[in-house]
Amino acid sequence: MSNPAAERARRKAAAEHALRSRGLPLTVQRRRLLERFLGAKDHPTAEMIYRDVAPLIPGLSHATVYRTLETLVDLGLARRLPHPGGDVRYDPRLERHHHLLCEACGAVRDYASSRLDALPFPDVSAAFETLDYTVLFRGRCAACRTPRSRRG
Amino acid sequence: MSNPAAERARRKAAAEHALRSRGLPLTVQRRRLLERFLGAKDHPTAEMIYRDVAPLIPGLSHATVYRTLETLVDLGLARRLPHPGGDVRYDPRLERHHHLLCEACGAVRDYASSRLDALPFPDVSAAFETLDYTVLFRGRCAACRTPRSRRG
DNA sequence: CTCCGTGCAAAAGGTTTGCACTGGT
DNA sequence: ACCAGTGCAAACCTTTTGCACGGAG
Repeated sequence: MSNPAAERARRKAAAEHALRSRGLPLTVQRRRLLERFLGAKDHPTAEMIYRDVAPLIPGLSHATVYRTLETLVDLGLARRLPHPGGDVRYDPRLERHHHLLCEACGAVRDYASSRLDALPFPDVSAAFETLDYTVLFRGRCAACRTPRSRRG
Repeated sequence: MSNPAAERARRKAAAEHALRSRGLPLTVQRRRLLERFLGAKDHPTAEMIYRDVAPLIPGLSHATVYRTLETLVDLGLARRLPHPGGDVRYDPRLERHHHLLCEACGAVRDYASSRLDALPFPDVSAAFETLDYTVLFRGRCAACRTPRSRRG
């Protein structure tokens, strides 16, 4: 059930259906971007996606990548990831899950825990309508703890 | 113990001591910025702080605000707050606590819960050194749920 | 007196927008 | 054909940087 290729194909089909059902054209740009983004575990910025997709589409514009990612957020196919940095990161995973954030390099890794998935919602119902939550652990990843190849 | 004015004074004294003990001068700019920032509950951006402090200091430069905030982070007196937006938000509260994030307007409110303060650290010790964590609830604040005065 | 901080202005990113044109459907 | 998407370039916003001056210790 967690076959990565099958999972990616399923997500892509779902995304293409969501676009079509709203009358939004499936362009080459969107197809390539979906292939890069859906199933990604690197919580990419728009720029990271642009770098990876641009070689496949001559003349690709930054604006297209930014606009497409926001479209995916609007359609509920992606989410902006909470991150301490000054750029926007996107997460294709919609199910509840958690994150390990390296304070040295900014990398984000997913962390699964059924116990953390079962926390109570906040008891402030009138003041705030809670939709979901994520637990964010901050610390240092293995690469940044290693003296060699330190990054700052 | 939770007297806001006393708490703010205590934090300010601690911050001034931290600066002095490192040989960093306590300028007028830093004093005013600390008064605005320490004890703040609005998780401000650098620009928000600039707007509030600039009227008190003729000629204040944006650069000073950005540099001072990063200095506070380096000294461990402030933290960058995880946020889905494209700007950096700062949090003067260092103790473990949690947040309610409005997806409509981006506002962040603190949320205290002793139960949430006692979650287990992730079981990946070799791959990631965890220092702390925060639970981020996403949803809609009261203001953004009210039809009138909607903001987006 | 010695650093470090500050202001200024320019530069560097990251992100958004207006417009003419292309391309899905 | 129609309507949305795209590329391009400019604009915009946030953040960083180099340098000369001024102020804290």
